[in-house]
Order: sequence, then structure tokens, then C-alpha cells
Amino acid sequence: MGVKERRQREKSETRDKILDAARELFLTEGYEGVSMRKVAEKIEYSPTAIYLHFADKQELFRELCQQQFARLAEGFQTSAMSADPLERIKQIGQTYIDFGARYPNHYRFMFMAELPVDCEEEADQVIEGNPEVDAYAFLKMSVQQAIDGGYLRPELNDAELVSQTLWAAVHGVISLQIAKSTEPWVNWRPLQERAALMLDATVRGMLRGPNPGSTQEGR
Amino acid sequence: MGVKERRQREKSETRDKILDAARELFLTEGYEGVSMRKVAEKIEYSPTAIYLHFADKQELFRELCQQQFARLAEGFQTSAMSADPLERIKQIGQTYIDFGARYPNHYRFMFMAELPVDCEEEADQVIEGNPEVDAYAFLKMSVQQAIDGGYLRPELNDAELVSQTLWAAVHGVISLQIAKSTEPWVNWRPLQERAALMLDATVRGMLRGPNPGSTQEGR
DNA sequence: AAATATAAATTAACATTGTTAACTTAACCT
DNA sequence: AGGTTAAGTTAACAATGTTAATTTATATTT
Repeated sequence: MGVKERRQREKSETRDKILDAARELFLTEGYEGVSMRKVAEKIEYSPTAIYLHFADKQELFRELCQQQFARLAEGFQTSAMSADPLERIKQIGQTYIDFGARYPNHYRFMFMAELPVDCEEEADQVIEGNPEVDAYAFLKMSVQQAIDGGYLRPELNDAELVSQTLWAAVHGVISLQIAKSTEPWVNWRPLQERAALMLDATVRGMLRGPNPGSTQEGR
Repeated sequence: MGVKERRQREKSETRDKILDAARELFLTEGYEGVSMRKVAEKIEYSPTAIYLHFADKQELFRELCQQQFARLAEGFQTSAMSADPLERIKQIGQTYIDFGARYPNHYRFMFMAELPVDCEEEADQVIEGNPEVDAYAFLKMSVQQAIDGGYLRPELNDAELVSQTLWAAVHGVISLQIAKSTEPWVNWRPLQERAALMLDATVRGMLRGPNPGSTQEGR
């Protein structure tokens, strides 16, 4: 009987309407700046209707973040990435920074927000298809290749530690940009210059022998 | 007449009582986890009494943050810092990371929070004695010494750009720790290892000639 | 000593928030 | 027709930051 399916479809349509309205609002106003009532008003539903589709405000916003971030993670795997692991690591970092600059509110929620103390998730299901996980795994893979290829100094043989440090490096650039770029007492250099220097310095600083042809591109 | 002074003293005493109670609460509960009413209850005052001493919740917490951060900034200048600019840069970064690890809630508010869109501060007064400014200036000074001493590659002649990148590096380590350290899908390496690698890699990656004796200490 | 000013503190209230409970409505199945 | 299901609404709650009006106690003036 197709009736059940139609109902499901209808429900997921209003769910999408909620998501569309919420995306537009959150994108410009940020997480704190948007209330459930505003989202509801935008789609001309009652505020509580949202709770038929999402457990709470966090889950609604998290869904949006993961949607956006999933595109990024896909991009990592599909788009043409350099065969050279070092170059690829830099490309990943650059893409990551671009994402944060483009969707600062999403980025803020995903990587700078207080996490609910809950955190007793049932591991298994959350990990499956989680785009954050995919992106990190992709970085780690490239780092492992760099290690295996003998690009890095021999003491840097822990792909996990190296990946976490590289992640912190790009996260530092973008999160500082998001949180502090309007501080008047810093004479901020352009984001792209800071990003380029960070990627160049961190990778270069991990290299084995005398620095190969890795020059500081684009400046 | 000493009566006015006594009143002032009394007022600043209750102000301190507010600060003490708020510090203890914010430190453990974080900014969002503490309400003005809780602070008031703790000192057995009415909630609105706080507003006679602080314009709003933000200003109360900001005061606490700056108090704490001022100690850090002082430490930079007073405590024995290495004469070697490169070593000193690493020490600054390490101290900064230690601060964030010790006072995560303060750090979060100061460096990871949404800034009020206001930001039309009257520059002059806010800058005077702002510990954040002092700490950044201290870093920049050390970077400038490293540049002048010929430690860095010649193209790295912009102390501002280099400082901002180094700041981003340590900020990345500590802010990722604060926001994401309980993520179950990352096999986190110890904070100190990540910090050490970050400081070593970034500084090393900016060095001039073939890497001097700067080995990765403490691992 | 009485009246008045001053300023600290409180009480009451407001608007907004996320969210739950109880109720309505309308479509579907038997 | 009668009854189940489920989407949606209305009303309400508790908590929040914050303001306005009011009290209270002390100091100053007359």
C-alpha cells in the first residue's frame, strides 16, 4: 500500500522545509541567534511542530552541519587530489580552511562549541558515515603514506599524532579567524597568507632531509 | 572625609565577593552553565545586586578572564625566559597551552566565544593594560628578534604574519583539546605530545638553513 | 534633632528562550 | 460507521538575562 510511503514522503517534505528555513537562518544568524520560534515562523508552522522532526535544537543544527560537512568530505575523496602525499596534505588543509571561512557558523558549532556532557553515544552508529570521521580518516591516510614514503623524519612515525597536530594547525588558523578576526588590536594579515604559511611551516617542519623544493607558493 | 572612601571600600568588597563566587562557579560550570541567580545565591544577595557592580553577565566574566590572563601575561615578562628567541617562542607557546588546559572555561570565553557584534570599542582605553595585547606583543617581540637574528628564512620577514601563525598553532592545539578531546572517534594522543610536536614543527618549519640542533625534546 | 539627600539593595516584573503535555484534526483502515 | 494513527496546534512551564520601581539605611544639611 503506497499510503504509508506517501505519508513518509510528506513528512520528510516538511522536514526538508524546516531544514531549508533553519539553514538560511543559522547561516546568517549563528546558533545562538536563531530561536525555534523564528524557524517555525519562517515556514508558518507552530514552534512545536519542529519537535516532531528533530529531538531538539541541537539535533536540528547538527543535521545541517553534517549535511554541509559531508559535501566537504566527499570533495576530499572525489576531487582531484595530488598524488604526492605532502601536497595532498596541504590541499586537505587548504580545503578545510576554505570550508570554515565559508560556513563560519557551521564550523563554530561543529568544532568550537561546548559539547553536551552526554557523550555516551553508542559509538557504532554515530561513526558510520560521519563526515567528520571520514575527513579525519582521509587526512590520516595521507599522513601514513607520507610516513611510509619516507618523507618525514624517522621519529615522526605515529600517523595519529602527526594527523592530530596537522588538524590542530589548520583548526587554529580558521578558528582564530572566526573568533578573533575583528579584534582591533591585532593587525591581521590576510587569512590566505596565514593559511599558506601555516601549511608550509608545519609540513616543512616535519620533513626528513634538507628541505626539498617545497617553496612557499602563492605569495 | 573618610566616609566616602569607606563606602567605596565597602562597595569594592562586595564586588570582590561577587567575583570570588563567580570565579568558582564559572571555573567549574562554564559560562553558559552559570546564571546570575546562582552567583547571587552563593553570596546571599539578590540577583540584581550584581548589576550594581557589573553591566551584565559578559562583563562579569570578562573581568574574571582578564584577571586570570593577566597573571599569565605577567609570567611571560617576569619568569625566566630563555635568551634564545626560538627557545623563548616555544616557551611562550607552552605556557599558553598550559594556561588553556588549566582554565578551559576562561580560555573558551576569551578565545572561542562569539564576540558581541558591537566591537566599536573606544580602542584607546581597552588596549591599555589588556593582558591579551601584552601577551601577543611579547610573542611578536620575540619573533622580531628571531627575524633580526637571522634565524628564520629570509622570506619570513613579517613579524606580524609569523606571530599570527604561531599563535594560531598553539591556539589550534588547545582549542581543539577543549572542544573535541572527548570525541570517541579520535584516538587522541596526550596533549603534551601534541603541543611539543606543534611547537617543534612550526618553529623548525620556519628556520633558515639546515635544521640546527633543535631536536624534539621530551618524548 | 528633624528633614532631606544619597546610594546600596531588594522586589516585582518583562520578554525571550527551549521544551513538554494535553488537545485537536484529519486521514486511513477495518 | 467506528476506531486507530499520527501530524499539528494551543497552552503552559521553568529558566534565563535584565530593567523599573521601591525600599532601606546611612550621611548630610538645616
